[in-house]
Parts: sequence; C-alpha cells; structure tokens
Amino acid sequence: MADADLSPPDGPVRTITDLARLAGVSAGTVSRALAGNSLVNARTRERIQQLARAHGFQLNQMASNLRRQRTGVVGVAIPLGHDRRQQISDAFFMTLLGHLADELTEHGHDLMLRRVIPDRDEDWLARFTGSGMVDGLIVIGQSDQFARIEAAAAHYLPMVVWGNHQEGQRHCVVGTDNRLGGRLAAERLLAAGATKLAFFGDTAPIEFAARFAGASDVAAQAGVPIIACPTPLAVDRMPGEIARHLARHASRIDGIFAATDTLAVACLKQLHERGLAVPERMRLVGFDDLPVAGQTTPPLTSIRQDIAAGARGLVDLLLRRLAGENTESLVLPPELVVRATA
Amino acid sequence: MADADLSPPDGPVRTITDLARLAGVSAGTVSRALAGNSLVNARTRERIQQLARAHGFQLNQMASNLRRQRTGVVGVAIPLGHDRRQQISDAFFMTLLGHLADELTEHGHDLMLRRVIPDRDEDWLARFTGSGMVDGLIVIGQSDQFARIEAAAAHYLPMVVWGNHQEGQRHCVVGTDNRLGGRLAAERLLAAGATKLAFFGDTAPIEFAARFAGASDVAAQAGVPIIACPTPLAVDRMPGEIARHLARHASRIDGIFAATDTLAVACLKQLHERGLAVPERMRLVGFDDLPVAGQTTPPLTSIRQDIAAGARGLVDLLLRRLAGENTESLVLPPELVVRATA
DNA sequence: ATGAAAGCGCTAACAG
DNA sequence: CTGTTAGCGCTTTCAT
Repeated sequence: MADADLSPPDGPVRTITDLARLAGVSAGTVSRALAGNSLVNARTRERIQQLARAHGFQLNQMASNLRRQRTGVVGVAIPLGHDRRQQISDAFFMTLLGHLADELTEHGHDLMLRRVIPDRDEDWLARFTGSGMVDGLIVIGQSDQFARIEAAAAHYLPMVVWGNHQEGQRHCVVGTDNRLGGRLAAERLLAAGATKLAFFGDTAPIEFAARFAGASDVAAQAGVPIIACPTPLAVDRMPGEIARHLARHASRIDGIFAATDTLAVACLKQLHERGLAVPERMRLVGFDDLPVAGQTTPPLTSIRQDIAAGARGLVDLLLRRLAGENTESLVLPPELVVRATA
Repeated sequence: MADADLSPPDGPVRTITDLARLAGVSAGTVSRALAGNSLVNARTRERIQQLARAHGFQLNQMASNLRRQRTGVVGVAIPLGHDRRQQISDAFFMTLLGHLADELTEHGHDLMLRRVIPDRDEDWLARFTGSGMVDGLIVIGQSDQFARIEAAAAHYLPMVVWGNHQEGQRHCVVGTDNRLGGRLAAERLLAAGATKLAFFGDTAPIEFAARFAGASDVAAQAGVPIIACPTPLAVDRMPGEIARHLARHASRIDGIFAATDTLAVACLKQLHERGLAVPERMRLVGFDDLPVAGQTTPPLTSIRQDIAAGARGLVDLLLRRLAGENTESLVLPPELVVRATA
C-alpha cells in the first residue's frame, strides 16, 4: 500500500497544495516554509524549498496578495494633459521613470505603469487607488490635474507627486524649485551680456509657468524686457514654431531661456541656420541638464535638475507614507551648469 | 420594522457585499450588474451602477483577477546585462517603452515594469511568468540572456521579445534587421567617399554584433578595411573612450559607423574638438534615428528603426499569443536617412 | 431575473 | 513545530 513516490509523472505542481501533498505535509506548513518562517523545522523547511525549486514552483502572487491585503506593487501614473503624446516621450520624464524603476526595484517593489488621459477619464485617480492592485501611487507630473490630485490626497495617504510646490497645498510633492531655476537662468543670461530676453515654452503647465515667473522676476528687477514665446513640446511642431518666433522677434532679443533642453537644442539648430552666433549674438540657457546638453556644439548652459535625487525622494517619501507617516513635500534646489551658450 | 434607508452614515462601501446590502440584492447580482451582464434586469442594473458611482465604489481587481484567472496586466521586463545602468536610460529603450505603454493602454492592458539583473537572479523569467500577476510578458532586449529566453519559450507561449532574430530560434522576436542596417550604413559611408572604416560600439550585445557584421560584409566585399573600436554606452565613460580611439586611429580612418545615435552624437563632439571636419575629413553614420539626429550640427545621417511600428508589433503579437496562436517573429526593415554627416 | 453556494490559491489565527 | 479552519473579495455555476 505504502507506495513510495519515485517522482515519476507527478503532474505539474502549480499550487501550494500540490507541493504539500508531495512533501507529505499540510499546505500551511508549505506556506510557512516558503516564507522562511522560523517556526517551521529547519530540516523540513529546507526539504520543502528544495522541492519547490526542483519543480520550478512559483507562488501565486495574486492569491497571496489578496489574502495579505498588500501587493508589493507601486502604481506610477503619467497624466497626459493638453500636450498629450509629448510628455511621456519627453526625455526628462523617461529618465525619471528609469530612476524610479531602479529605486523601487531596489526596495522590492514592482512598478505598474499607467498612462492616463484625464479629459477622457474623469476618475483615473480613484480607479487606480481603489483597484486594490497597488499599495501606493506615484504621479509623474501634475499636468492640469492639480485640483483632482488635491481632492484625492484628502482620503488617500500613500501618494506622492512629481511636480511644482504651491503654497499651502495638501498633496505631497517632490520637485525642483522651478521659480528659482527660472531666476538662475535669467541671471545667467544677463551676466553673459544679454539685455533683451525671451522665454521659449508653453506657460500653461504649472512647472513652466513657475520657470517663466522666476525669469520675469529677475528681468523686472533689472529693468529688462522679457517676451513669452509659446512653443509646443511636440517634436514635429517645435522647429516650425521656433522658426516663426525667431523670424518675428530675433532682432529684438539677445538672450533666450528655453523651458527645457529639448527645446534649447532645437533653438540652437534654428539659430545656427539663421546665422545667429551663439553666444556672441544670442545667449541661450536650457533647463534639465539632460545628457544631450554636454554634447551640443557649442555645449549648452542649462539649469540642472537632479533627476536621480528626485526619484530617490519620491520613493523614500512614498515608503514612509506606506508606513503611515504624513510626510512633508520635498523641494530640490536647481543648479546652474555653465557651459558655452551663455 | 421596514426601515427605509435614507442613507445616513452607511459607512464606507468597500466590497461588493456592502453594495449588495445597500441595494437590497445579493452580491451575485451586483457583480453581474457591474459587469454589464444582460441577464440582470435593466432597471436594477442601472440602479446598482448609479449606487456604485455615488459611493465611489471600485471593484477589487485582486480578488476579481484571482477568481477569473486573468489579470489584464502585461509584464515588461528589461534585463540589464553587462552594461547595467545604461540600457534602461538609453533613449531608444525609453522611447520604445513609451510607445509600448501607449499601445497596451489602447488595448485595455496595464503594464507592469520590472528591471532585472540576470546575474543576480537566475530565474527572473520564471519568477515573472509564474507569479500569476501578469497574463503575458514582453522582454525588451535580449542582453546576454538568449539561452534563458529560449528555454522559457518552450513552456511559456505568451511572450514576445524585442531583439535580434537568429536563424532557427524558438522564441518570438520583434526587431530591426540589424545586419541589413549595418550594411546600409557601410554602403552609405563608402558612397560618401570613405575608404577606411571604423565601427564604434560594444560588439558583445547580439544586436550590435549583427550591425558590425553587416558593415563588415560590405567592407570585405569592397576590399576596404574596418576596425572595431569597443565603446561602452555608459554616458560617463563614453567620451573618454571615443577620444582614446580617435587618438589612436583617426589618421587611419575616414568613415565611422556608430552603433547608436547616442554614440554618434558623442563622436561628433569629439571630432569637432579634434578639428576633424565632418563629413569632409570624416564621414559618420549613426543608428536609431532618434529625434536628436535631426538636431545636431551638422545633422546626423542615421539608420532609422521604426520604434512605433516595433511597439505595435510587440503588442499585436503578444495579444495573438494570449489568444493561443503560435506567432512568427517579425523583422522590420531599417531605413537609411541621409542628412549631412555622410 | 435573482439567490445560494462553492471556490480561485494563499495566509494566519488557533489548537494541539 | 505542524495540522485544521476560516476567510481575503470576487465570479460563476446551479437552482429556482
């Protein structure tokens, strides 16, 4: 009767119960053994883990998560506002995402990425936080969703947002001091000899608005004019818009503050084509200090955002919120990196 | 006795059962109503959906998934081989990821992103596919994991890989014909007057090896020398290595094929600094045709990979595999984009 | 058209 | 130290 199992076709071992039968113990014991629980006899634990490995057994996370009421997954939402397609392919956001993946992996969390189009889906936030699929949420970019995020923050603690900090806001945000960054940019342009400034970029997104505001502060203080040249981030439309602005305003400006390096690089090209020498005839400062900034000719002066530090901050704060702490926002200092364009 | 519910403090309605009690029906009915099941009376269905909306009710996906044995989530794994940190921040991979997110969202799937370090975790693949957390898997880049991926493909159907196609391989792959791309690059260099070639890039990754092989084919056929200059992709080490190679070989070459545009841009800068005119003294062709290619001075000639088409292909094939079909691989044609560097 | 009941695969008391 | 038991929140037969 007692037929020893020489382990011929045992059939696939998919569940913890299969494994239990094979090991001649109960499912509970297997669960404990696999979790490395010290309450289980060291030898049986080792035996079970051996068996699991031999059969390539993998715990069903779905079931485990449901039972334990936690998932080990952090949601990352990228809301796409007006500018749609652009944001996500923007080098800055992508780099931030890469660092986030690093950090979260490091802390044993998976990352569930979701692009959301707010005007098409009113409660993208509730859908994510209420799904039970994620323990917490990181939102990359406020886009035009400031109000909705504020509202969600009232009930939902484990959420951290990359973006701009507003006086008295409720949601926890990590981001660069954009206004200060704008100031640094304008100051540099003036120091490099500029006397008539222009800002290239969309001023609707709150981050860009702050950069423009900072530059305007400095310009006003110095009694220097600054004109806003609205420029989309979409790669295909960017060069045309820049060309148009330059055709109209080039004669009246000698210093450009570009809202992002991507824009600055495009400006550089247009300036070159129009024969406007940089920095002699036209000074140029970008924002972000992407890797490309060091590669252009001439190399681009830019305002550096420490993306890695930003990612670390986002994850650190989120983890603390997951632990119940009501954390403060984190504002990172921008840094002027002087190269050759201003 | 029959106290009507004027809905005072009903307490939070978190589960389908809460909702059922509120609606005065059974949980089963609520489940059907929320699923839009036509078997439920149209009026009660509407009433329940109303109630759900009013209370901001969200279905617990975890439980739903467990029961239905599907998740609506597609895993995306990025294996980091030797070059570690680099791959993920590489503009090409990031762009591909962005398009993937687009496509998957479009088809109603979420995306679970996981960076894996194969040498640190032997069964990263099994851990992902067996977790029950994802319905299928997209692997971005074969890195040095060709064998492991082949092995997994034997048991696991719903997996598609971005990378290079090998004769007779088992796993389903989507990627550019790198060898052909290499050929196009070399042919262009020769057509532009080059007579002594160099390849800049790491030849260990299988994709790059194929690019080099293609270029070598052409060089051999034309009786022209080509030397391999191993160059890491890491941003910090790249310029130094390029400078070293140029110092050693610049006099003996007049055409460079760079394995990626990122590398090509760095080359351009180094060439400029050494006073080597492009394309007069040195022709240069990149690979990928990233947005930056159009922005350099002079604009970069490059071999275009259609990233959006690649993402569409990956998702399309994966969906068909999820439906049980055993799909063929998809090889995309590269395209020479002539600008000014060759 | 709806309710009752069984269970997806796992974990965590609670007993022994 | 280990087995038994009761669910996590949902979906889906099977009855009615």
